[in-house]
Amino acid sequence: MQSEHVASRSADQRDSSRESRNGTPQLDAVSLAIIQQLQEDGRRPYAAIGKAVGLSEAAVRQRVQKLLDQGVMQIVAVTDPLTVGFRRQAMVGIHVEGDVESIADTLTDMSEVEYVVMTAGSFDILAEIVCEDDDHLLDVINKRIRALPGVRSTESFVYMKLKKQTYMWGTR
Amino acid sequence: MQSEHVASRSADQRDSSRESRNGTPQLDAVSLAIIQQLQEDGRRPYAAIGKAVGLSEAAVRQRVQKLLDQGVMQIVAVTDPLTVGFRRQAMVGIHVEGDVESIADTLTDMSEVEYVVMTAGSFDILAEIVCEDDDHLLDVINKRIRALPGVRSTESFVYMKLKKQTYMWGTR
DNA sequence: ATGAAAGCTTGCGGATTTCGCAGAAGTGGG
DNA sequence: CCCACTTCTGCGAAATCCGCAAGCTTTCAT
Repeated sequence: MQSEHVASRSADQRDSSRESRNGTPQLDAVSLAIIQQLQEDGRRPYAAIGKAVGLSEAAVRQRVQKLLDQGVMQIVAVTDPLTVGFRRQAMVGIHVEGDVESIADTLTDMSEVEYVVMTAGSFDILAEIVCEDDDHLLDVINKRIRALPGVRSTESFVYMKLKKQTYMWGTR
Repeated sequence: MQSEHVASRSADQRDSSRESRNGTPQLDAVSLAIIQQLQEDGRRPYAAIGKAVGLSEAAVRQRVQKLLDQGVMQIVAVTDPLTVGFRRQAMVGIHVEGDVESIADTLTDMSEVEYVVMTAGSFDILAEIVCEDDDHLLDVINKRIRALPGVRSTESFVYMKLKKQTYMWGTR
């Protein structure tokens, strides 16, 4: 065998999950490296990941499981919605009066809403909508979003062409 | 490359990948079901998928490989950027004069740009930026995007809180 | 009709991976 | 020091992955 990287590994980067103040787990360098590996290929074997990050297969397995359990990451198939039958997408900018977060929560519960973010720009909320056709999209925007109490106005940006969609955070 | 291919397509049910007019492969119900399985768990074994969609393990394996090769889907780990050290994100709306698509292509080549879409709204392009800190974000927006010839003006929406991020198209 | 091309199935081994568990090692508190 | 806790490692057993081959059916073109 080889002992190429027998680190004494003192406690500076050993902590794989400490709770930070806002509840999101703090990730050490090794977990980040694992995530990076899985961002390149979500099915990469644990042994290969272990070799890349300097850990045993079992250790990688435990870390990955924990990251999944904690909700830090998820390993999923992603596609261009257009190729799977969703022909209409739009980003909707929303002006809210009153409690922004409760509106955001309501949007989150809608299955057609793929993405919700509260922003500091001229919109209070940006929400991405994925629908099957124009009627569906129109229905969601006009009947369900604009009808919410607290929604002052909306502006829609219908998608014409998706140019890029990456999941390589940390890979650069 | 192709001559006049006046096909009288009769059976479009069984065909797992025919080229449609815009080059995107056409997916049948079985491939959609496979994608759906992998959207729930990107590491689900082929045999389990086969049982769920009514195909043999080998057939699922072939289909998945083809879907990956074709770029229809990718199996990756996705995270909340905030938990992996990217503290500043923003959506940038861009007004373009001239060739919109070439601007979009340029944005696509930037590593900080996570998402690029051409829209039919008041913005010509929406681009999502992922940065490590404020300086980085400012630099990308002001020095690199607004400096592009053809970019008339931009409007930024800095993310305050990500509320939802799903990859479950077809799962509903 | 005949043949080529795709796609699926079944079956098969061997290589690889996953999985659970026991033990070792490092950490922190009392 | 000792104990509780966590993490890592090593190791068998089970499951999965992977390539391949033969046979079948459907579709499409000659």
